[in-house]
Amino acid sequence: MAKLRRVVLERLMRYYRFLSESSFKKPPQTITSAQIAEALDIDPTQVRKDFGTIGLLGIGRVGFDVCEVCRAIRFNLGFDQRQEAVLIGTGHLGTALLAYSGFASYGLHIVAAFDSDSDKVGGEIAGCAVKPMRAMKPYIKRRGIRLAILTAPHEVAQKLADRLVSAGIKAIWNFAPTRLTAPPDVLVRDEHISLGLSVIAHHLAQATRPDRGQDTEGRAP
Amino acid sequence: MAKLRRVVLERLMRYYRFLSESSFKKPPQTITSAQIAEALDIDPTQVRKDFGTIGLLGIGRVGFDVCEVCRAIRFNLGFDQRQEAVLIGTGHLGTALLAYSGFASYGLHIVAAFDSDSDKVGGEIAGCAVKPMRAMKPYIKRRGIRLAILTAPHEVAQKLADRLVSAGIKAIWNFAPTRLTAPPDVLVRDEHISLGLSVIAHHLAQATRPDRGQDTEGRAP
DNA sequence: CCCCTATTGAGATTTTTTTCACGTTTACTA
DNA sequence: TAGTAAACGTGAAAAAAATCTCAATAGGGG
Repeated sequence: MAKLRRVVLERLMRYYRFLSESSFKKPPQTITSAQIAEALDIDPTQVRKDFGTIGLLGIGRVGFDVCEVCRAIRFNLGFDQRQEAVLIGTGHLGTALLAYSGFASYGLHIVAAFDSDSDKVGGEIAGCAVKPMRAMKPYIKRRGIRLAILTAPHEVAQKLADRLVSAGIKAIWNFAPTRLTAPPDVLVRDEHISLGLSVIAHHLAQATRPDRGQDTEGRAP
Repeated sequence: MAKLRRVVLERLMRYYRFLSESSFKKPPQTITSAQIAEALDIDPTQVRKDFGTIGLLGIGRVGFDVCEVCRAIRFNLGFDQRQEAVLIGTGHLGTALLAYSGFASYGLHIVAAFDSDSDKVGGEIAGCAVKPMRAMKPYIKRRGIRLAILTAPHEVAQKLADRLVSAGIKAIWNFAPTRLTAPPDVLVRDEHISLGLSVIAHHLAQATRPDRGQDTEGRAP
C-alpha cells in the first residue's frame, strides 16, 4: 500500500462518503467520474487521477464499479481493519464523539474513555466505560492500542500527549485547542475549528467592507 | 480589505493563535518570522509573504511588532467587528460549541440556539437561550444575523439550511455530516472530522502493512 | 457487424503554493 | 562611526496540485 498525500486522502474520504451514503449500491452499481465530480464539485479528471493512484481502473463508456471503488478506498484508508482507540477527556466534545455512531463504518472503535473527574470515573457514556487517568497507560499497553482521541482542556493537553506517547500510542487525534509536540513517528492530527472560523469570519468581513474583491475561491471541504 | 485565499487565511489564524496565546505581549513585543516559523513548522519566507499580503512590514534585524501583527490579522479576519451567530441543534456537539468560551476572542457571539426538542426549548445552555424552530426565521431577520452554526442531524440538515438561507443567513458553518447545497452568495463551510480521520486511518494502516513507503509529508494543521 | 458516442487513461499545460537565493535595511559593538 | 550580522522584502525557481487535451476503448443502435 503506497503512501498517499493528504489532499488525496481527504478526497478519497469524500468519494467514500458520497458513494456509501446514497443508493449507488443497487444495479447497475456503476458511476462515472463526471457524476462524482458533479456531486462533489471536483474536476472529473481529478477523480480519475485519484482512482488511478489507488489502482482503480474504470471502463470506457461505463465508468467505475461502485463496490470496487469503495473496497479500494476502504483498503487504502485502512477502514477494513479494526482500529481501537481510547478517548481522553469526557467533556462536551468528548461526549459528542463517544455518542457519534458513524465511526464504526470507518473501522474505528472507541473502546475506553479516561477522565480525571472522579464523579465520571466508573460510569459509562454512550456505552463506553469511563476509567481513571492512572489506568490509561496500562490499558493502552495491554490492549496494544495505537490511536488516542484527545479531548482534554488546553492546560493538560501536552502533558497527556506525552503520557500517551510513552504508553505506545502511534497517532493522536487532537481536539484540544493546543499545538502538540510529539516524536516524528507519532502522527498528530490537530483538529482546530478555528481554521474554519477564519474562512467564515473573513467572508463576512469582506461583505461588510469590500474592496475591489472578486471571487476567486470556491467552497470549503 | 483584499480577498484572501483559504490557505493564507488558515495560516493567519495559526499566527494569531500563536501570538495571542503566549507571552509575546510583554516587551520587547517583537518577534521574527523565523521564531514564528520555528514554532508553527512553517517556512520563514512564507510567514513574511503572508504578512506582506496583509500589508505588514517588519524591520530588519528586529522583526515584527506583535501587537501590530495581531491587529492586522484581527482586521483582515474580521475579528474586530462583533459577529452574531445562531446555533441550530443543541445535541452534544451543539452544546460543546455553546460551552466553548473561546469564540468571543474572535468576535463571535452565539446569541441564540434553536432546537426542535420541546423539552429543551425555553431552557438555557451555557447561558444561551434555547428557542423553538419556528422562532428561527423571524429572530434572524429581526436581528440581521448573518452566520448560522448548524449542528443538527444529517436528516434535517439540508432542510434547515434552506430555511436559514431564506431567512437571510450569509454563511453556514456546517457540522452536520452532510454536504449542503446553497446559493453561491452564501458561504458554506463544511467541518467534517472524517477528513481528519482519513489521514489518521491511512497512517495507522501504513504502519501495519507498509510498502516501500518513506515519509514525504509532515503533520496536519 | 460496424459505426457512433460516452467515457476512460495519460501526457501536456497551467495554476497555485512553497522554497530558495540574494540584495537591502537596521541595530549593535568596537 | 564604520563594520558586522541578523532580519527583512522580493523575484526566481521548484514543487505540488489542478486542469486541459486527446487518442484509445467499449457499449449500444442500426
